Amino acid sequence: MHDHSVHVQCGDCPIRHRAVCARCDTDELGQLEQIKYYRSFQAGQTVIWSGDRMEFVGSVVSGIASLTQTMEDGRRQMVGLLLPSDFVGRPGRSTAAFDVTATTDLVMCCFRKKPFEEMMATTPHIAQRLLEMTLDELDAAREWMLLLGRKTAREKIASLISIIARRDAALHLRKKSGTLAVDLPLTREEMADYLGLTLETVSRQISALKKDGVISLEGNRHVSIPSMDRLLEEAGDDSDGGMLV
Amino acid sequence: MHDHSVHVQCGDCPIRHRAVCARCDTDELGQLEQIKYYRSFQAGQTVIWSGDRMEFVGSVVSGIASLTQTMEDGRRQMVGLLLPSDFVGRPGRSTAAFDVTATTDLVMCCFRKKPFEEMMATTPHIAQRLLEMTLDELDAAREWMLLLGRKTAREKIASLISIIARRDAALHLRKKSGTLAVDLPLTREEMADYLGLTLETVSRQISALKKDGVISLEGNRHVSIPSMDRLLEEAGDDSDGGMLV
DNA sequence: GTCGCTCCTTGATGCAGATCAACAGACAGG
DNA sequence: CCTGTCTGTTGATCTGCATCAAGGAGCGAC
Repeated sequence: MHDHSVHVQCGDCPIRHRAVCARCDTDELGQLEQIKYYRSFQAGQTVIWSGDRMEFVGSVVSGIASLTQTMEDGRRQMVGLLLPSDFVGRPGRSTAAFDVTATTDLVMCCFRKKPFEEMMATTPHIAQRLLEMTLDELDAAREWMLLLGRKTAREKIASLISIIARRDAALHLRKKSGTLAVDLPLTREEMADYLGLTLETVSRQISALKKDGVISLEGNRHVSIPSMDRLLEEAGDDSDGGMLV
Repeated sequence: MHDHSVHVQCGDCPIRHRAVCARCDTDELGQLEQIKYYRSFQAGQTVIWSGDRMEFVGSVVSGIASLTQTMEDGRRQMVGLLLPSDFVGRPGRSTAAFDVTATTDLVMCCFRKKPFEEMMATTPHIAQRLLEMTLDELDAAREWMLLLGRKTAREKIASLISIIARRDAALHLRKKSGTLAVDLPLTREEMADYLGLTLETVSRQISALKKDGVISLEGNRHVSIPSMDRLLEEAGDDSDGGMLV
């Protein structure tokens, strides 16, 4: 029914691909078929889109990418974490440059700018979805700011694990009974960049949480969470989720 | 030509009111005139919009409002700073609640949700402007995250002053020759909440910058900046501005 | 096997900024 | 006038995390 160049990626997505997916939004995208294309990037590659190459919006189909800001002296802060279904790219602004560091193999589908602007006009509900997604990102950024500005190292680690667990659960759409487990898709250093810490502190705090029974580790990356409530408590999140503009 | 309820606010704005201003965007908004209304809030008032009261998008006409997130134990982090021309409100989401703490008298113009959604369909270029504005906010949030995660106290203060100076300059659209001056619209405590510091540290670092001749103070709030370049250097910002999704 | 590499952990020490505390100026109300 | 409140400054001390440093586990190349 659909002729995806990368069929696997969209094959089994229920909600997953939020941006503009030929599978999820056949009708709207039918007319855009000719300008859609896919690109893939290798793990560890740093992708710089700038100038005229910014003239599209892309959506992550598989893999993970992170956005980081770097200061002249090398201090780095991750400011965006892109999982499948997230989108990148900035319509209408070609001057900006940004880095996407793929930490695993990354596949994106892209839409070039000009037709995208037309799309805004012709299919307003897609425009509205894009706006909502952007507002979602803004929500996430604001929670992230609370984390960076006010949380302790231990709370930061607990928060990160719970964030990943939540997105993971949403992605797979199944809640495992009892304890749930997560594979951290980040190295300790990437976690540090995410959290505004050093990698040593990340390592220490993970060890501490393990020692206190909040989490347990198999290997370096695989985390089991006996009690999500306990973890959220450690994260300092108040239970009622919402806030935002 | 236009019948504003609060005419003063839009009277002298060239770009100022970015969201949807009857002065700036006569044509598009002509058809929305009937659903536009104004609200004002007093200084110090905390405004909570939730439930059905979220069913609009508002835009700050005058005054300043800040968005803060608070943890159970009272730790607070400012996550949004709303100056004139900024907009608030989240179309299509009525569950979220948020606080707007007005630090000066605040006037907003609002658009209710339903007509707003129609607007997305009928006037796509306004929809696109909203998307761009949201992306601008996301940009700002990401710079803010770098500040919170990686900058020193001194750099944070210098950054804040330069941010306010920049927005101020953009608002008034005139560059004063030589040294430029800014009135800080925030108390030391609000600055601390903005920067993820304590108010004592804010005070100390401002004193230090003053002692080192980076800024000079008249009163507590009025700051003169002899050299913007020097200030930016202190802020740790690399000169090429851009980055972002 | 050894080498080299990346990723991770743990220990020892130092410092930036938090915390606790005192005080001063501005201003309003009595 | 005094008194209370709010805002801001500055000092003394404490501490959470950074920094510096060493070493271990996993793994591919040879």
